[in-house]
Amino acid sequence: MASSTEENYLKALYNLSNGQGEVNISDLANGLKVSMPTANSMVKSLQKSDWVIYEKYKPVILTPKGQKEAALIVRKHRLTEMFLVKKMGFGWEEVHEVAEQIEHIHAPKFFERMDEMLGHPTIDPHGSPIPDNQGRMQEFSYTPLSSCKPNQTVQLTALTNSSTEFLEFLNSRKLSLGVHLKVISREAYDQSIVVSYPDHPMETLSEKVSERLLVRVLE
Amino acid sequence: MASSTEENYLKALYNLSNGQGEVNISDLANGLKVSMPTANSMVKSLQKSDWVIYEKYKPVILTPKGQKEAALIVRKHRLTEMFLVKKMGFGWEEVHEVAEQIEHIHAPKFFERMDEMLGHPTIDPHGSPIPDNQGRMQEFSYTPLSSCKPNQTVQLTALTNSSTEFLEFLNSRKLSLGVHLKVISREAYDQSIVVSYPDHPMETLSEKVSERLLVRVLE
DNA sequence: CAAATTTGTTAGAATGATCTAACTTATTAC
DNA sequence: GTAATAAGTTAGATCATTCTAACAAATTTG
Ligand SMILES: [Mn+2]
Ligand SMILES: [Mn+2]
Ligand SMILES: [Mn+2]
Ligand SMILES: [Mn+2]
Repeated sequence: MASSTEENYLKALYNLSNGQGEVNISDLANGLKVSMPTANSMVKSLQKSDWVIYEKYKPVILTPKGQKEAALIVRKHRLTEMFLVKKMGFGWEEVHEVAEQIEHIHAPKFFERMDEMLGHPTIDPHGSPIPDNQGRMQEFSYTPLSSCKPNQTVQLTALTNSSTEFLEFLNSRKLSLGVHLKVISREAYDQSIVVSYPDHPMETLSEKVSERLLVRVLE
Repeated sequence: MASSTEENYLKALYNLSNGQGEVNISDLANGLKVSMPTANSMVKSLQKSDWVIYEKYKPVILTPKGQKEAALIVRKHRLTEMFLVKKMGFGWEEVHEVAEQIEHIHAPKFFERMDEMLGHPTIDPHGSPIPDNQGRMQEFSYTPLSSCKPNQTVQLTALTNSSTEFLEFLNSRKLSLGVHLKVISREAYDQSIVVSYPDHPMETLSEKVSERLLVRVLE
């Protein structure tokens, strides 16, 4: 069984795996805020349990076994976040740190009950998909608000960044998932975008913000 | 801040501290299922953080600081057990192992919300008192059923043992906290006791069982 | 009380997770 | 296509937690 530390490495590898499914040691070290030798030695030990494929000087690749293990931890993380928001009155900006700990609890029934009480949710409070209990995660293809055009109406559906600071910024503008936004205009100079939504007839969002907002185009 | 391992030692010391508040190394080692040298070396390191007072060949004593730290972990453990039973549909025999893990989560709001949602409970699902958020625990003085006399009517209020096996035994006899029991008779030979309660007009309980059942005498 | 038993300690080792310093391989820039 | 830079590895150390083997102190027993 994976230790909490190993679980955090598997999750980081899972989240950092892009199209190729490959992760550089330096990205892994960076993501987990450990030194490269630490990441290097842990990768070697993950290989002994067949969670990754690894050759000197090559990027790390999760095996199917490693992917499933990681997806099930992500599942526990996201179910926990949803539970904290929907059942325990947490704000979406308060849940990540707690979920980072609770994801390591070994108690299948605990997470099964969360799942049932939540009605088998498919997304977490930040719009990220929740893998199913077999570790399969559906991929959504949302559009960043930054690439939307004036006059489009869109619905805010997910975020590419869920840092506390960003979530608190969104709170301050009353932006939450599900909100319908109308794109009013874009400023060519700095790529800022002006949107309108209930109670906010004219809100200017910087490119930094709008590229982190994922939307579904309604019309 | 105490590691999970240190927290488990503090909790064990707290639970093993009897009237004198002293704990032998061998009892500690036994309780935690570690070797005596392991317990010995951990006690030395707990001393460095002022959680215990310790001198060679003397029993260990928790300092007030150590007592408070331990009581707050016990609080998290028992609040968790209550939450699992009252809010998540767990049986009282299923909660201890999960609580043993969740008690180490560092997230004050998580436990504050449990406490609020439960209406600030004072006992856990097994009748043990929940320390308050300052680490103060009230002592109840209940009577073991084994020392009750025929014709007494009592209410089952707590247990001195909460092992899964014992709890499953109680489930099989439909014995739960709050049940009113009438003592019918006692067998002098083996100290077994016959009680009657709703739907169970005649139930014989061994001494081993009756000394683990704590009751409040009603009349 | 002396012997036997129980309890507690020390020494030495192992494992997991981490670091810094020094070195090597791979990639990028001119 | 070298030279400079970035990325990756090795070596060696530390800290936490645990163990077994060997020894020492305290307690119990005849
Ligand atoms: Mn999260
Ligand atoms: Mn984590
Ligand atoms: Mn318990
Ligand atoms: Mn525990």
